[in-house]
Amino acid sequence: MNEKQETKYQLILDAAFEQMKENGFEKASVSQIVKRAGVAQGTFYLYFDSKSAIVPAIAERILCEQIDVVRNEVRDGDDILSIVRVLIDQTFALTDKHREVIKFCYSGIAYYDSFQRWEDIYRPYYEWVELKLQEAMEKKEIPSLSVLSYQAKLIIGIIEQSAETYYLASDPTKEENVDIYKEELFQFIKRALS
Amino acid sequence: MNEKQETKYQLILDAAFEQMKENGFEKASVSQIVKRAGVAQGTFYLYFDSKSAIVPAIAERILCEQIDVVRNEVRDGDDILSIVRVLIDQTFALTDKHREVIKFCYSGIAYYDSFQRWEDIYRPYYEWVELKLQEAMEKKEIPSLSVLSYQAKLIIGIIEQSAETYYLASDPTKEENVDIYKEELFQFIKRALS
Amino acid sequence: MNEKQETKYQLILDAAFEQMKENGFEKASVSQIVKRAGVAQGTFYLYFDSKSAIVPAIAERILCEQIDVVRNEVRDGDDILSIVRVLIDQTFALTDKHREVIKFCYSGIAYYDSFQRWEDIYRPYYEWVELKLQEAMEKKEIPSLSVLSYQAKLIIGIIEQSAETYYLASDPTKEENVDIYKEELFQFIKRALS
Amino acid sequence: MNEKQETKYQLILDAAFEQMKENGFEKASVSQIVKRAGVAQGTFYLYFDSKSAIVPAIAERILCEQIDVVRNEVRDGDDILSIVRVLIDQTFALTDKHREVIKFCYSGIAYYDSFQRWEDIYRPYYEWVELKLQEAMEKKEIPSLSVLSYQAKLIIGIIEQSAETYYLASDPTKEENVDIYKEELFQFIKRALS
DNA sequence: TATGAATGAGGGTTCATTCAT
DNA sequence: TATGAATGAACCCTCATTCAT
Repeated sequence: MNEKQETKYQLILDAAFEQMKENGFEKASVSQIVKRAGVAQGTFYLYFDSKSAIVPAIAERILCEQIDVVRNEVRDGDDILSIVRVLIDQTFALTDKHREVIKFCYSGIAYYDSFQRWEDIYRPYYEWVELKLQEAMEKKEIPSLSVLSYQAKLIIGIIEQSAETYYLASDPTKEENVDIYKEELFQFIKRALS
Repeated sequence: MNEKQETKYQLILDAAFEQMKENGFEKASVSQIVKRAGVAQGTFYLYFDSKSAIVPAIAERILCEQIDVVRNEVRDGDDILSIVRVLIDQTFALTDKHREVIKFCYSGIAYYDSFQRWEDIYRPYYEWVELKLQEAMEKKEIPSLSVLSYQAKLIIGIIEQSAETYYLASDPTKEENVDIYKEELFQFIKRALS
Repeated sequence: MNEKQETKYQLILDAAFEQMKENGFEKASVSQIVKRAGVAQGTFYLYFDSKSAIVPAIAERILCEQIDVVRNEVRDGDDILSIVRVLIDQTFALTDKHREVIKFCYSGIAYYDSFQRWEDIYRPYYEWVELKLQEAMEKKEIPSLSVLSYQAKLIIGIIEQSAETYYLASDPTKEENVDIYKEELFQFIKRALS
Repeated sequence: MNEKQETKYQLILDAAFEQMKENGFEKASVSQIVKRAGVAQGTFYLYFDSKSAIVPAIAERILCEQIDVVRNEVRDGDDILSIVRVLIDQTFALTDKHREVIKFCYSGIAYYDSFQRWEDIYRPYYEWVELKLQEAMEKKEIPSLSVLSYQAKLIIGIIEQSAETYYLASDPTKEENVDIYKEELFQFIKRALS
């Protein structure tokens, strides 16, 4: 039962994701989405209150992929700076991959009444990074920091911001610089953690 | 008669420009545009084949403003590096000013089947820069370069690209760096012209 | 089992009744009704063939309330004219109380193909009044009447009709006249029973 | 040009009027209305802001019919009491004729934000009655009344209210009483004008 | 019996585009 | 050239009804 629910929700979300990736938010019609998903028009509204309600769901989907991918790259016992490198690499990679969708996700934030939804989406990510900071502190890799939850948010924030700044402009010819850019970012965070 | 044409065309273009600046491309309706322009619905289609045909016209309009402004800042006899500085400053200023519109102009390129239209729009700009390079060469400010038209395109290209990379990301907190960024760009071009 | 059926049926009917009282027939959606009733969407269709099938059920419900209330007010041995007074008072009271619902119940008659359903609903009411007439005849309160069942229908009919005429017009300012109106009605029936 | 506009507006209004007369407001769909009117879906919205915007238009239409019919029945030089008789007769006749539509017109008043629209619709009617009162006063048929515009509104108001009270209940069997009812109403106004 | 996810026709409305004037 | 009424497809969304469980 639960699995079938998952399936329909995922079908719609996947279809919406692809459709919006190709045509942007405005031009991706609900009827195209449901046709692509192979479900009825009304089914869409069983899972989403409105067309725009899909925006945070897509954001969540991207972030989940991000968390999965990061977790897969990190081994138990990795030092915090290696983890930061992974965070940077994967955030840049996913921002690059999902460029088009991220663009309207972020402008979509404005539409959304409450920060709460976004907080909910990010919470597991924040908590995982916070945990890693905690472990690093216990292993004396980094000094004792006052409020770890804030530190986690700051690190995630600066990495995402940098990736978006880099990729959301449409020109991909300067990608030679991305390594330098990422190195600068890494050094910044490294210093911030000393 | 010609003047009246100019007038109607300009009225519509101005209205479209403002409307799209405020609401984006999709949400700016033709009926809003014509109302703002003070012309009839059908008149729109005397000057534009379709709603999306306005996109290159807006690009042209911005570029014309760019050319005008650059020409006003440049005096006869200015050396080529001063001119490059003007190009950089004005390109950055206009990209900043027209951020919103430029965003969909560039995504609009994709819609358009042929590069030809964009080539046409840019041609006078390219030619003017090419002329300046020519003069600089004759005045021995720069060495003898093989294909001047390519050099002009490269210079314009790299400046626009940089400005867009800088401004089209939404975060305005890093604006302190713009001068450094521009200086790097200038040095790059300067070396390229030695 | 029977009791549980009763319960679900009543839950749905009550919910429908309230919902339609508040929003009218068209705007009361089945999904709102089942939510209010605390049952599943499909359960509705176990008890009602369609949304409009609820209309005669509501009529029945009102009429049942009517019969109950009348029976409670009437004592064994009451003379027929006292009973007529009770009928008038209670019919007017219930028509007043359920104004909104009665309005679309009566326009709903049009939807319904057969009078049969309405006949079925009214039968117990008719029979009870007929019984009372029978008793009155035996006690010589009224003369010997030919077809008692018709007399019963006529009496119930004229009372309901009068109450609806009085209340279904929205203007409540003339309510001072209700007693005169009811008295006229009573006299009419009284004469008809002599 | 003006005539064609009249035509389309009238076509839609007529179709809406008939459709709503037959099915009520909710069940009369815009698509049915435009089909009946023989115009395109979008054309509806050239003349009405929304489906509910048709409600005051229908009210206006009925009132216009009312004014026309009254003017045709009244001769120059008729005394004011004859005119009042005509007003009563015609108001009752039209309320009877348009029962169904009037029902939701009046509940539709609630939906409408401003009294202004209704004031505008009624103004010509008010003014015509006021004029007749003015003439009656000059001919000494009635005593000198203070604010004629108020008197006009009161007379129109009481007649409409009475007609609606009488007809909006669905039962037509008591129409024998209508003449008495109207006579009472006439006497009331007659006394009010002495 | 009871569920509730799924359906899809139909709702009101918008809007790019056309065409007779 | 200029108009703007007219078009109708497509938009997002609702809801009575069905059906596999």
